[in-house]
Amino acid sequence: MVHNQITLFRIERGLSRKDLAAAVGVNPQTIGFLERGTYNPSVELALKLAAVFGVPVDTLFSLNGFPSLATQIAGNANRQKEFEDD
Amino acid sequence: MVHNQITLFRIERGLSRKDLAAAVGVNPQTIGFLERGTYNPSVELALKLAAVFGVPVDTLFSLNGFPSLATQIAGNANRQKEFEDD
DNA sequence: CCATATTATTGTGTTTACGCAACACCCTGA
DNA sequence: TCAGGGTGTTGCGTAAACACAATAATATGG
Repeated sequence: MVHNQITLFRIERGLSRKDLAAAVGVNPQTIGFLERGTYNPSVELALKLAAVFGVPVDTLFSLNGFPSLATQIAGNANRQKEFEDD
Repeated sequence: MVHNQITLFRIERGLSRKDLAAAVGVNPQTIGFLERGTYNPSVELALKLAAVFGVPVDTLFSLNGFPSLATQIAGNANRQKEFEDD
């Protein structure tokens, strides 16, 4: 089972599923299935989605699921803090 | 068309196709097809392969192909140099 | 209230990812 | 010289990724 964060990134950019579908060249329903976790896209589609959002594939897709947004944001803040503390 | 660097990483680790196939849970022929570029794997398989090699998916798969090894290695050396020059 | 956009769902169809089996070709090592 | 491992290829089967169309539900803005 593959987890993804497509909905989060899409909403943040203010894109509809139709918009995102057009941006990567698939049908809007395909984005719908994807966001609901109903399936496991091709790596080509994953690469295109990652390119649209300007992030690595691993930021969008994961085998083990993603921590909560709070954890992710706070985690990055901590890493940034550690970096500043250097 | 999706390009990949699976053969390079596999050879470097001294793995046969059978070994790699066993590590990610697919048939050896699937690895063969993949390396020959005959197809476009699922993002799940891509994530598993990336996990085996300990690299991001984007290091293994690309929409636009990869530069030559020399370019990649030299490029990283340059970036490292820039980093040291900071 | 009505019009429009977004989304969920369902159904049908094609293509392709992947499993499995078989065979042929090269190497290398006993 | 022969056996065995790695590889390329082909063919058949199944499941799933996607396309496309239609409908309904919700929400939002006029």
